[in-house]
Amino acid sequence: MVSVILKPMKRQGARYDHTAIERAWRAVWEKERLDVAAISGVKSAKRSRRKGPFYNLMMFPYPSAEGLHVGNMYAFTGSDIYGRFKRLQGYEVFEPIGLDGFGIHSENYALKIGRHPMDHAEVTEKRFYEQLHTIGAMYDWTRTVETYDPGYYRWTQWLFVQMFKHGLAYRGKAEVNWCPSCKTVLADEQVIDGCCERCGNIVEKRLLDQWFFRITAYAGKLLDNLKKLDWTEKVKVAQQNWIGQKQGIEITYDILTNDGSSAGEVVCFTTTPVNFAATFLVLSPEHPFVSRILQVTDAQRAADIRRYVTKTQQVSREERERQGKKKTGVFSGLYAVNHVTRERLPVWISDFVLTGVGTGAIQACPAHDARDYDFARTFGLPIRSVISFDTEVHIVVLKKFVSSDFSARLQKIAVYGEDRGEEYAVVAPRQMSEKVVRMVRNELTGPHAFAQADGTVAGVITKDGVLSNPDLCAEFFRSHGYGTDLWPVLADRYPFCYIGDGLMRQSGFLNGMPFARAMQKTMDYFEEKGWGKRVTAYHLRDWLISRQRYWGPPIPMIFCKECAAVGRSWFSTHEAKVMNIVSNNDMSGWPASKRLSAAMAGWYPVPERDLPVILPRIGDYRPGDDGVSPLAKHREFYETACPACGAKAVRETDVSDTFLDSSWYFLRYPSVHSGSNVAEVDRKKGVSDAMRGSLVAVHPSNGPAWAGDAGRGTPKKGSPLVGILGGTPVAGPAGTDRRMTVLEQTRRAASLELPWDPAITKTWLPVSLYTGGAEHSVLHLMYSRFVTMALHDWGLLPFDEPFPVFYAHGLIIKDGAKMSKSKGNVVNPDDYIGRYGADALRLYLMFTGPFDQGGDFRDSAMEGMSRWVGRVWRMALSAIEKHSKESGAKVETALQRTIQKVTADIEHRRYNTAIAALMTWTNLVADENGALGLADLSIFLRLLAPFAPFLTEELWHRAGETGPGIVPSASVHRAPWPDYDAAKVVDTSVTVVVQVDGKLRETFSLPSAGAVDRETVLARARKSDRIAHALGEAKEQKIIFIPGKLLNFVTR
RNA sequence: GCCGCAGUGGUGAAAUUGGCAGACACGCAGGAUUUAGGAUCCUGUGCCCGUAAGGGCUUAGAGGUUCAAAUCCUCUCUGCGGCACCA
Repeated sequence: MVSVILKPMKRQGARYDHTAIERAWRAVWEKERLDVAAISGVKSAKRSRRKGPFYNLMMFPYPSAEGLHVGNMYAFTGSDIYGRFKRLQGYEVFEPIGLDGFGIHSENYALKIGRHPMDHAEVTEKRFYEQLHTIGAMYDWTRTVETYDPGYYRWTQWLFVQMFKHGLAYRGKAEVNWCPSCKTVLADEQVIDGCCERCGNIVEKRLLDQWFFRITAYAGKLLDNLKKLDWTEKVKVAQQNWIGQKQGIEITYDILTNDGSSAGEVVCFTTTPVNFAATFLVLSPEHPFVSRILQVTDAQRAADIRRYVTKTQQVSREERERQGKKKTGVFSGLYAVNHVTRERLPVWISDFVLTGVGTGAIQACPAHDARDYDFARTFGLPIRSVISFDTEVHIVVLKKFVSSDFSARLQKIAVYGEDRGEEYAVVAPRQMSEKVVRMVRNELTGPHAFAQADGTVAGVITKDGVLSNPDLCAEFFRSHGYGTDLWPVLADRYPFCYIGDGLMRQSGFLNGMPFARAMQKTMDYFEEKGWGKRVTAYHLRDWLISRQRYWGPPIPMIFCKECAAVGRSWFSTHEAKVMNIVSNNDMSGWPASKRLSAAMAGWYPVPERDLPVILPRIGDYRPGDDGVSPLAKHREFYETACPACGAKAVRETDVSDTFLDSSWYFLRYPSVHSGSNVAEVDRKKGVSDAMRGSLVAVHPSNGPAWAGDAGRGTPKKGSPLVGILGGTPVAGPAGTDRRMTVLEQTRRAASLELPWDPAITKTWLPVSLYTGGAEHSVLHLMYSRFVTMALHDWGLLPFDEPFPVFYAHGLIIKDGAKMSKSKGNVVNPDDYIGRYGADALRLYLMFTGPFDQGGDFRDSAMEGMSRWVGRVWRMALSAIEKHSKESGAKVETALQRTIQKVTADIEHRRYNTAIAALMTWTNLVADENGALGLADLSIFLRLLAPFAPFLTEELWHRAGETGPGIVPSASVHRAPWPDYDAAKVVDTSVTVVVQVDGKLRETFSLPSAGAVDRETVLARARKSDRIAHALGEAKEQKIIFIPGKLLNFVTR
């Protein structure tokens, strides 16, 4: 790769001048294109010594306020070390970097400091890239990706269009936080205690039309595929929980008015159809059927319902939880009929039933569900138990003896009731584990009894333990005014109990059947009768894509009123094809073909050849006080022509979610130079800048919003529009011709099919190793997987998982807390790189602990690492000076072992112990008075190179200068990774441990051959005074011998 | 509440098919060297008893399995992360 002999630094004397050395090598590496991956040439390289492509990807950063902090550097360095290691092993490694600079995070900061997001992006890009150049990572700087670059987000928009065309993007209602005073939508984090953070008014929930991606269509595959992924386990578990698969049944109920006439149907979802115990139905306040109820119920009740629904809307979900989950609700006046008992079930409305969960409607079985039980108790609804226990013993807890807090904890596992003025709880036998007994005992303020199913007392729990003496127990009951026939009374009169391994009763054909089997049987029965249908439900919700914000890719959709009026949409002409795709991919829960078309009436994607829809530079980019997207105030942006009928139409003015930008970026990196992207190829000539210029020169808004905008290149009021808006370029002022050319180029490129080169993608993807923070366990990693699966199903990608191997790194904290500006504990790596050098900082960060664990940043330890770097420097210089070929035997053998350990440790990202091994070896060299030959120095430098790229490169060249053949390559970073000699790492002598009764009494060193021989070791041990002393008079009963390791005299 | 992960010296940590607990560092103490140093080098450093030799104790706590447990099992406590009125 590096064809010329690199020029080494001038002699510096003994001190390691990290600043000068780092600067010099950065320049040389860039000139020699050391870190530029052979993206296209890798196939031919494959046949030579290189082992093939390795795509080493680190989650790209979103540029924040402070620039890179040391936590970022920790993560990037850990990833880079592995990349460098793989390259030394002979892989062609591609390690790209970019910026996730679009989105709310960057926008908020820009807003805070009063800078236009476009200008802010420019500032942070410069700052981040400067910093990222200094940390010693092997980034391929010829292939960066910035999500706010039109050359990139054109393809983000393209992706949206494909989603739409494949029926995976749709418009639907979503609940958002709405401040009626500010008339704006608020993000969740802008809602403080249910009130608007700006004006203090109570925030309402509103249903607004939003764009969604139908990620739920992939819920099953997202779950199933987890099995085949090599990911940090806890991230997999997090995804599993988030997807939340559960098997259940949807049961359809006929709803009747009081006089028995039909009012419609409601579908309830349940995983546990205890239908003989169902005594009422509950709908969420947002359930569509509520509006039907309002029509058929009497005026007074309708008013009550309206009031209740309005009230629940004013309370945020967080607020609701804070109110202690007290049950509220309102009766609808309507009834359903229980299929199996034929009883009337009153239909209630309550906010404890959530809209997004199941079908937003439940059949309540208060005897067997704590929430239903609460609700039934609150409103005096009937409770019927249909489960009895198949074992004997129960605990009876008199509530007057426990705290109310504890009583609440018991709720899930106990039967509650009231008898003769005493409240009590009965714990089901299944639940009466040791844990419960201990729990009860700890909380106890008085004695508690066991009862048996036949009513006899089994035992009493007291503070001191469990009394099982029946007489004492009977006495306990008598003293509290109860007979010994307590339990059967309780079971019938207060039947709430936990669902365990009970047997069914009062359940017709299910009687006597174990609970779990009864549920399956019920589902069979309901399906047979046509009352219900088994379904697999998921916790996962569809991905809300739209944002009423400015700093993101405009959603590339056009709405035509004329077409909407006649029910025409893009699907009118493409429906058959779409539905074909849908059915081929077995996406359940799809709207019927007619409905898809109707739901999207009037909607058209922007034609691909017209992408990108440029985000115009506007002055009034702040999120509106009037509740609409900033772009919605720009007629010149949204006015366009309908792609189908040519009538006047409007663009979507929402932008897409940041997570869409980052959901596909890994596909772009290897292909940024591919022929499908003119803009990127010309980037170095400044074309990309010109493109950004085109962002600037867009028609100004009317009015004074522009006056205060200090942004670069803000056009004067009234200047003509430049950009591709409405698909028609508009002439710009003088000097904009060139920009037009670029945009034309971009547009032509956009007519190409894909954002990536298929051949390159086939070679380089999926990503070989993805490294990133566990905080992205769910969102980013889930979205990327979804997008990849969709692209795969459309036949555009040959794989369906983007990151077969994902490694979650730990976090660097400072003084025990996460770094954040508000805490004032952000550590800037620049200061430390300036003072100690990038290598010392890299080493320190990696030495602080295991890479998946993170660590606490401490200055003093940093000093220590700096000292070791100095020792290595002097050790190497001294070896180069002496110029001996061979090391001492001890040093050489130890180095062989070090190769073995460092190789294994890096492979498992145990960087801390790899560094410790290198230190141990340098300590040995020092102990041996620097008996280090150049051949071994060359090996050592290669082992250290992934961690300390600058130091090792400098020493590599100084060693190379001393004579031909000293170092095997021009750059240490293109040298072959050293192999160890298996014969040399075998121990010639081992330490054998001698124990007496498992206690260490003596150790001695023996030749390996002797140490594995029982008699030899035993003979040696017999000679030991210490062993004799330890054994004393005792006679050994047994001798344990582990060859090569241990001898244990057992005297017991 | 549910799920997951963790708990080892003054500090970061090492040691996991069960086999010398504390590697490697930081810090601290003492010493050497240097005009000086944010320099370098040497020695010591888990706790307790002891001048020492030596002995005892020790991996959050309790119990268990084993010749042998930081490691395996049971329970408890503490901390961190995710989910949470999920039907």
